[in-house]
Amino acid sequence: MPTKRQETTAHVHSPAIEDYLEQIHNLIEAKGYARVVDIAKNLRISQASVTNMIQRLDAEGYVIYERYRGVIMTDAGRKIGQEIARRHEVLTRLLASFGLDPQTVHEDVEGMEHHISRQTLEVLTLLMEELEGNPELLMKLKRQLG
Amino acid sequence: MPTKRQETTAHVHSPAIEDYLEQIHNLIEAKGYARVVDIAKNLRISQASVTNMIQRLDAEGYVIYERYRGVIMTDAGRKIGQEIARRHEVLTRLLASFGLDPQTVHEDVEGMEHHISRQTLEVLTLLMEELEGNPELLMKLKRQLG
DNA sequence: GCGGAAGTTTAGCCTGAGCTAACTATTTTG
DNA sequence: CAAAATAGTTAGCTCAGGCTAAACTTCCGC
Ligand SMILES: [Mn+2]
Ligand SMILES: [Mn+2]
Ligand SMILES: [Mn+2]
Ligand SMILES: [Mn+2]
Repeated sequence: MPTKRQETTAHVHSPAIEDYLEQIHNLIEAKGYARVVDIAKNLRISQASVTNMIQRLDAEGYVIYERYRGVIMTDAGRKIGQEIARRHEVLTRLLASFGLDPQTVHEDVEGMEHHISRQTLEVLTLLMEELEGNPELLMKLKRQLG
Repeated sequence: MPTKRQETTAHVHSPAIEDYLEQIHNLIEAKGYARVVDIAKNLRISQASVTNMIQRLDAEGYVIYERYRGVIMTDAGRKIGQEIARRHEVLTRLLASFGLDPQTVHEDVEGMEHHISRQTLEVLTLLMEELEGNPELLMKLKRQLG
């Protein structure tokens, strides 16, 4: 029989760690590198706190870090960063399609993205796709939102 | 002109505080009283931690507490407890309708319930109601989940 | 190539929220 | 009604993840 697929042991990380890895991933995507000052700005925390966490992320194997130089991601780190970015995107598209205030969407998404299992992500992705492909349904619901 | 409706200053509490108030609320609903030992069991934390937090909740005006006796909720506390219980219920019904594993639903809901604005709650309530009233749509989506 | 600006790191501190161990109070039961 | 069982509290710890101030490194314009 085929070997039973190892159910990726959903090692769970703190919201803080996930936010850092998501942010580092986004910065590297967007500009090719991630600097302490930019991570700090985006997460709205002090540069000192960022340095501190980056050292932890290095020690735990999520990034490779050289003092005063940049940060790059290991495969493990990139995997998490991508995953959170994906959740962020799905949640944002779903909520934004209802016309909610972007600031509110962002706040909710920043929190919710850390508490979504793979199954729930699939459900939300499905809902998002349905609404994007079915404008009548979306309109009907938005009308009820009044 | 009518005085502008005060936009309930969404004072935000920690997930921990919200979990305690939700739990105390649920216990009082269900059995008429809330005891340290039951709160601890339901939240899976030590009794000592519960005692400690209850004292804080009293100091901050969410519950009234008498040593070795019970806890009752103030209006402020009950309001929060009810609110979280409501979010918990909506999220649970929405996710459960897709047939997700109850354990997974519970884990996701326990986290997500602390990060949902009033607007997002309205959207999710709407989605839940639509799916509950439109079994064909639900079936179609569930088939795609397969 | 030097000096100041910008960026980074270190040290030391704080708070929230958990824990265990030991003690105290209350309730139950023989 | 005494003592055992159960419930609740206190003291003292720990750890994550923030912060500021000060020191250090790098970069850039002159
Ligand atoms: Mn986030
Ligand atoms: Mn995010
Ligand atoms: Mn919760
Ligand atoms: Mn809950």
